[in-house]
Amino acid sequence: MKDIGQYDHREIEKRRSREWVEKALYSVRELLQGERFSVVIPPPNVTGSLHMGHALNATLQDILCRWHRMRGKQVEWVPGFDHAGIATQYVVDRQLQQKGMSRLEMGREEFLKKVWEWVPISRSAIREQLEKLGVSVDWSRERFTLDEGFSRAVRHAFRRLYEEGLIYRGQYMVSWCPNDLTALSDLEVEHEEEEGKLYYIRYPSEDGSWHITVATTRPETMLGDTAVAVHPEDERYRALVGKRLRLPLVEWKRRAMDGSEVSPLIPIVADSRVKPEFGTGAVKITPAHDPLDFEIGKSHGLAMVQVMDPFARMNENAGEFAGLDRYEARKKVVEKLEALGLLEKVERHRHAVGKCYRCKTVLEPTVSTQWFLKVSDQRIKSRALQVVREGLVRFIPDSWTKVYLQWVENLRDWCISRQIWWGHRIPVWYCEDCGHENLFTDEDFDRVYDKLIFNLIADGKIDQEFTPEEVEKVLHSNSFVHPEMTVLDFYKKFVFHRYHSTEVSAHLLRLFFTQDTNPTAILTEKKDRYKYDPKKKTYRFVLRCKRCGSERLRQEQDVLDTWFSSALWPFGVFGWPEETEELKKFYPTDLLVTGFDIIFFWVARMVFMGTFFLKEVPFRDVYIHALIRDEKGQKMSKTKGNVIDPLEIVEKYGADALRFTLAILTQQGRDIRLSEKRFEGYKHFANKLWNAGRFILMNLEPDLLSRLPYGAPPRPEDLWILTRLNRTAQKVNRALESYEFSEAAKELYEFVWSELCDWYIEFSKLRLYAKPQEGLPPEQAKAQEERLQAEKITVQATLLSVFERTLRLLHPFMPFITEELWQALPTAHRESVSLSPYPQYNPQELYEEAERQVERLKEIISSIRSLRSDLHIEPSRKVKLYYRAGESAPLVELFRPHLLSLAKLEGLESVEEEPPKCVAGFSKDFEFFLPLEEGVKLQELVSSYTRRLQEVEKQFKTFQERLSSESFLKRAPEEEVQKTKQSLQELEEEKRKVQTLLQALSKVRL
RNA sequence: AGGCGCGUAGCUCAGCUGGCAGAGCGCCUCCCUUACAAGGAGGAGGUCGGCGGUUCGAGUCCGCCCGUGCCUACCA
Repeated sequence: MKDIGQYDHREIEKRRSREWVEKALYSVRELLQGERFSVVIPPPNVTGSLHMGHALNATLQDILCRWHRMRGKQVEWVPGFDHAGIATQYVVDRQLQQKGMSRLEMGREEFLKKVWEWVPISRSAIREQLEKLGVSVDWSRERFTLDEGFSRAVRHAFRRLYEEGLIYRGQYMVSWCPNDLTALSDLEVEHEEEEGKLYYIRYPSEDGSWHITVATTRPETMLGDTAVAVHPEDERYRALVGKRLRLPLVEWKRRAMDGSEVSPLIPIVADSRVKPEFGTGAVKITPAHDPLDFEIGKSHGLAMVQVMDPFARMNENAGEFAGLDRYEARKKVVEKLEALGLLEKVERHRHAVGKCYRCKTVLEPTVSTQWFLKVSDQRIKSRALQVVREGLVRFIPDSWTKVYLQWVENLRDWCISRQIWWGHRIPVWYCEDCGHENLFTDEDFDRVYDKLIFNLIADGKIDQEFTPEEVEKVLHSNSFVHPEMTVLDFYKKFVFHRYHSTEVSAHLLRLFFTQDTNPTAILTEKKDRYKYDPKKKTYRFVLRCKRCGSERLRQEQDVLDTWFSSALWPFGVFGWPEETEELKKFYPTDLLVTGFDIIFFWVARMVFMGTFFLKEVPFRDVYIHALIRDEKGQKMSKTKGNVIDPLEIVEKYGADALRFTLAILTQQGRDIRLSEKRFEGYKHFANKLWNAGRFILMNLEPDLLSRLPYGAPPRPEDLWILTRLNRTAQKVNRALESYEFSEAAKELYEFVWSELCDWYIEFSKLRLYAKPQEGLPPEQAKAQEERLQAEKITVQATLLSVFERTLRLLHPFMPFITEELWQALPTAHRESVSLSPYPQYNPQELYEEAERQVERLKEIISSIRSLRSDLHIEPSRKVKLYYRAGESAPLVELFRPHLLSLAKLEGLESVEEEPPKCVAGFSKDFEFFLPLEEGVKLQELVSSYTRRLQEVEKQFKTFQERLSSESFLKRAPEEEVQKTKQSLQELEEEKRKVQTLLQALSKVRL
């Protein structure tokens, strides 16, 4: 007898999550032979905290990881975080602004220090949240996209791609954010339909005798026009091609990007990309501020005149408009044109405007020098298409396959450089003397100390000029990602696997540097690597231009797009580019769970990088989960204020309820509409489970396990519940195999509540609470006592066994409560339920006869209850029941105690004829009669039966019609015809009975 | 402009290969029966968005339309 009291999710979850982390239950310590299941978490951004989407993502992965683990696989689930370049910089920048500081005044180095101060705060908040959700990740392998190992992997990747000719640098059109002051990739541009205006402007000919009218949505860009283009076959303009126009307003010198002066006399060019049907068919060309104009400008060798600065203010090329914001400039330009009579008309015009995904600022298309990854190259693209077409990478639901393929087919090169400070700095050093682009990675150096120091410099951890003490300090300080180890330990574990014996101290370093200048260091590459400055007592790590040998190198200022590093995540976390054991064991990963919004940003790019670098797909299955919306179907966002904070839900309803809710709402291919009520509902489920456990524990004898051999044979209801459990296990496993989370959760809910609790536990009370008959002779009393004891053992054992397996089945969904209950059971023999096997379908444990019997019993009980309710007999009042049964007679006898108890009967008596003054009811062949009491109202019963009769008649009619149709009899399969005939018979029988009942009732009323 | 998805009970959604329309929540009635009122028992509620087609038979397959959501796009 043990009472676990009331369900308190807070206490349980707090205690258990701490325990799991402390015991490092889910850390893979040694790599085992045999099946493995490996997953990398989509690293959350270190910008804030987790939202419901993260909670869903983590829940689904955890369900699968726990499930696979319990199915005997070695599960490696790697957690980690993303440095999120622009987003993080934006967040920290805003914080500084609130304190009245400015990033630009502060400078790069100081600003980065601030970011490094802030990031761990956000990161530990996120980690804490993940722990609260109960995720079974391997914290010992936690990674960060900007940790020492990752940064090195990024440089390595950059180098390989660069050397393969897949990365190039050049002046191209990019989308520029005037607020974040950086270029963005095409994907980071959000298109939004807006109401705009189309301005028709007259451009006079060189001699002023005629003009061409062009249409534009952005009149201010005319200041940067260097041509007007028309379609070559456009009859209206054909004769004018080659002639020149005088660009209005521009009465000042304009300079192209190469410094040359550009005339305000601009040519009319012919280009088939112009759409004659749009506007006037003549389009002004601003090669420096429009993507299509840029293309056209390139084909026609037109000059590029930039008229705006990085803040999107007009620059000196805009003459009198210089200094104005682009929108003010637009107003002024239009005013002036109008005054000059050059504005023909203005029309309303809807068009799509590109905005920054982060700050929603309208982007400015600008030409600038950027780095690109040639993803359109066949070496990347064709393989990325192939692996998905061949099913090596599988999308679930499948509909995303097409989305992916379509996008990859239309790929354009990826702008990977960002003009921000937070991120992986591009490992390129320009020679100030010969202009050579030098790429350095630690592979340029073959000694460990050189590699280490190079990486520290490249990561910005130390300056290029440093003291050995600084190096020592950095390497011996706590690692950012794993504070339990030093940076040096981190290097040994995650970066330089081969050099695990390396020791570093200022003293050893000094020795090493001195040795370096020693004449015995014969190789020139090694010689003079460190230059000592006796004044400052610093060493300088010398990089030399690979072409001219100059030491005057300047590192590239730009950093890489965050997604460049995220794309390396599935192998970077396992130590790549080192060939580690982990990499061999866990790559390719088995599964990626993510939202559809980053299929292009991330999923596709991981496929690019994985297939390029490792010649293997990064993951086999990609499960694309739903987007979480609010109850009105709106996207959740902080600005709308409709977010539901997962932490609040965990606090109020528990992580188990949160997880179960998200799982049961996860239907493939459908977004989730969430309201707080949902969580409440499934907290009730947790409570129900808890109380079932409480009941079972309270009714287990302390020495049950040792008395198991003395149990009585099982009763049909025992076999029934075992069968139902078995079928549930089968369905849940099947559902999880096909990623049907909702289906699996529903099966479990249904089993626990509607079968175990509603029926089996009720049945079990008959034996648990059985009392011996009084007044028996001593021997008989003893024999009865023994029999009842044996029955008790059996029912307790069944309760225990069924409940124990139920907990295991439910564990992946509700890890905390199942762990807590499971540990309380006398059968708990492992560290955690999560390390016990997952119940599987067992064909031996299928008792179909018992299953049929109990299902029939339930029908009978329900029909009696229904009649009672119609007659308004209070649930607690016991009544006497007469019955007449055909085939069901033996069943009724077999389950007499069950009927008495669950239908609240004080007597159950078989009769031949309907007793007088009774109301009748039936369930198939089982007819029963309840004695009429004074004051019973029959009205509801009559209407209930009438409704039933109508239904039956309707159904009867359709079946009758179907069977009288010759074509049905001829064409429908024989089986179907038989089924219909049988149903018709049953309906006829039911109809007759209901009619009789109604007749009887009408007499009663008389 | 193209592409994808969704319209089933008051709400949120199941309904796989066509064969008697389901669940949860909400609602109504009765009950604090010793696991659980975070509960129990019973019940009401549906022209499956519309039209047409295929079929013996359509919520399910096909076409068109209406409504709605999203993604992609270099329409100045």
